[in-house]
Amino acid sequence: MPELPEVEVIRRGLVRELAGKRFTAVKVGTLSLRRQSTREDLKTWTVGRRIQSLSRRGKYLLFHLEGGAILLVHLGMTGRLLISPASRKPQAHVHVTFRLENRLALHFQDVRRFGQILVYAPGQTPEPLALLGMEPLARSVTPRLLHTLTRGKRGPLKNFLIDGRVLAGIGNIYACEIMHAARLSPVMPVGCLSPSDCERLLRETRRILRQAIRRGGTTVSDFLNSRGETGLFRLDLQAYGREGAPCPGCGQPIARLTQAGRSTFFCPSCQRLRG
DNA sequence: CACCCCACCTGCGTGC
DNA sequence: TGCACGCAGGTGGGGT
Repeated sequence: MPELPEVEVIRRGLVRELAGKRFTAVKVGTLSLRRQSTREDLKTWTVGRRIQSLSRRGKYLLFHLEGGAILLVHLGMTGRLLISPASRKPQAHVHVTFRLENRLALHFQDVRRFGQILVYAPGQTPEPLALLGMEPLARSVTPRLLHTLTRGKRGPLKNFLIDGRVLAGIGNIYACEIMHAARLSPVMPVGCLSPSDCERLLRETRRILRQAIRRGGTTVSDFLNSRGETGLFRLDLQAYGREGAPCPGCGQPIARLTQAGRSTFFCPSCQRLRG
């Protein structure tokens, strides 16, 4: 569920409420996540430390703690980070709960348990970040650079967009929306993109990601921000999840196909394969 | 190395 | 009402 915009929305919510606060306790459940530091490590590197800042890398969220330790969180498909008063009774599927000053609690809730919670001692570099690609919103990413990266590749555009080793943070929903906005076919071999295609692709990528952040993310079924609120970008979706519904651009029905094992929604009329 | 497929999980909607 | 099946925003490991 959570792609770059959702993680960024969560990050901003957490900054507002948790920056400068100190962890006072951590409670770890019995079921483990896809990757998870031990209870002891979580306790050692969080309890007693203040949250100095929060950053995001792709779909990963980083809590930068006093003394240099890092708490790294990935939400997988159904993960949530929810802030509540510490007195609130625990909800189902909460696997880790951090207590903070001011009687606050931060809950990691994840039905499918594809999420990750990892801590790193000061000076350690989180290894999940090592292979991550560029931030699509970074100024250093230019149409020319994107064009260079596509040269010699034979895979389809869709696979390229969701490959986190190239651009970090774009998942299935936003890949569909970006390709629709850029009027590019999901099956187009990415090596065939022209420089102007790449310029349009990057422009639409940024516009859509920024718009989704402004709208508080996309809630299809599970996503909630740190206050438990849904995201409104679902109302702006032009292609994703709209199989059979009219394309907002041309009125032709949105089609669906499977790429890299997941559904792609697109308009066969607006997103034609061109030479 | 680049791809594809599946595994990892739970829940929900659909069709029989 | 019940059950089987397919599908869901994620990554990563193993095989070809």
